[in-house]
Amino acid sequence: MKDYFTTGEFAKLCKVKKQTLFHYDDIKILKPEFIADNGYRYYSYKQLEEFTMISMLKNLGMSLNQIKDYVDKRSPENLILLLEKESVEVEKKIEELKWVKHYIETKLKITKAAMNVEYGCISTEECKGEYFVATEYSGPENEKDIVEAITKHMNYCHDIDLYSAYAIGGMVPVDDIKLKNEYRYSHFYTCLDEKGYCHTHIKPAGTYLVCCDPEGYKNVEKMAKNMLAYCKQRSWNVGKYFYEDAILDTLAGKDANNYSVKLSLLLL
Amino acid sequence: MKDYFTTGEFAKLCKVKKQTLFHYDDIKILKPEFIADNGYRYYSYKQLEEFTMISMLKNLGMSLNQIKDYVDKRSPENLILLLEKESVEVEKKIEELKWVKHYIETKLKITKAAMNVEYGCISTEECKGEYFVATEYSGPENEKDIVEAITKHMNYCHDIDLYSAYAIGGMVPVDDIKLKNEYRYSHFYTCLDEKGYCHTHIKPAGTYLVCCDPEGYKNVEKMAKNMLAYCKQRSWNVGKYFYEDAILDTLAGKDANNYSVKLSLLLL
DNA sequence: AATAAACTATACGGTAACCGTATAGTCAAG
DNA sequence: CTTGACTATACGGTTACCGTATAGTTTATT
Repeated sequence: MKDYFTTGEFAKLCKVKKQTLFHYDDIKILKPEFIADNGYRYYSYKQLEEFTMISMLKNLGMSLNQIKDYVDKRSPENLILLLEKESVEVEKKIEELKWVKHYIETKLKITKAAMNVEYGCISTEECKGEYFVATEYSGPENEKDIVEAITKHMNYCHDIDLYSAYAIGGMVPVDDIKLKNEYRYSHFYTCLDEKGYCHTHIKPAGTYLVCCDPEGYKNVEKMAKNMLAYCKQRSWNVGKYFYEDAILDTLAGKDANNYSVKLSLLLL
Repeated sequence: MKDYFTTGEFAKLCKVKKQTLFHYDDIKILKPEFIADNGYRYYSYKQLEEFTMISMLKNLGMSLNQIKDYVDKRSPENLILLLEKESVEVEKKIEELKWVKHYIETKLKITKAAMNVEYGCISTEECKGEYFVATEYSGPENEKDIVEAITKHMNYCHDIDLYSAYAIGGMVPVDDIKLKNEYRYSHFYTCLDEKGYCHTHIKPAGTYLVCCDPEGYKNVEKMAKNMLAYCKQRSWNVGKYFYEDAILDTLAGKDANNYSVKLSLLLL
């Protein structure tokens, strides 16, 4: 008996609760070497190695069912097959997490920047060029259709494996405001971090007239008109589009109406 | 009503099952904008943004409870705190997965090598030096004490954040076999992949006499004696220790007695 | 207008991998 | 021979849903 461990001892060796061992016994994935007449379980060092194995496979993300399948027919050949499969999985997960990390960093940068803006104040800003994946939009200006268009844009981005920490932005043609007094979206876009093979639009580098508002989309139209008036006063020529970006989204604020929006307009 | 989505429509937009939305409604993490008299739920585009947020936080590994906590008191300041915390978590996970990847690769290498060995045949091998974290052992030779010593060694390795794909090996002093006819372990060790600050023993580079056996630890003692006889015949001088390694462990074979063991002995 | 197809709702049971607790029996020490 | 520390089983709970059953509602077709 001295060579054996009781459930409690064995659990300590394995650094798990007794419950876990009961469970593994139940599902027949790891049975004690023998059970005494009083019902006490006794484990040997061999069980420790087996437990370690199960634990490792679990860490690789396998379910106990999958592990049981493997355990029941393990062999050097099957181990190699298993490891080669898991290797691919792990690589995928690493790539995914790298993206998540990038996402967090970008989001942090954007949010920190947003906390320092002065709202309602028109100013100029030097901007680097940016690469967009843009989807054209020509439908009506009601919310449901716009949401569906944005969703289509998101799905497209998803399909080409593009994930961005930037909220989806909208391009609004200056001429539509000037000539038809219409604030309408001609494109929805996702900002790339670097030039990518998939970009379909370039936001040119240059000096931009910018203005931010903390009250969501309620004021954008007025804001755009103010900005155009501001340029007219000074006889400044401007680019073709307003670029409308959410700088604080639902991640940062309770009320969707409290989106902070930034309009940018290229000065020529 | 045209601006709203039913549960089914909304679920499609979100790419989840309706159940998920029911569930989120139940736990009050995402409620539809309004519920009609017939009990039908209606969601707006704002809910889509909220869903996206929840989905992202979930991807970052947060539980719905934690998400609810954050959602209920989100603000730009809290977002920054949250992201900074999550950033650390993600970094940890990436490091962990990198280790898993390394583990898999090493294990694959070892297993593939083990499949090509000729068992029972004494041969020589050129070996590079290896760095070991070794724990001394001087206790009795019964299984339970040895397992406890190995466990102690494993825990030590765990404490210094050392994980190795190599199974734990044992060092067996040659003199104990020669003089006292005792096959006993003086150290248990874990092989490092490269020189590490934590190594406590160096397995020297050089020519090794090696022999493998597919029947676990039953034959090691006889094997060691054979190897010593082999050297005596040829008047070869040998190092201080046998190095005993498992080259196929429970991961590869059903029966713990089917461990493949390799003994290595430095030739001077 | 009646019927069928396609949707909606609630409710209840199940999943994985355990954890916690209750209750009852067992064992080793003082 | 009792006390405290252990063992066992059993049952309920957890998380984030999924599946299915049943019943009611809406939309489309006949």
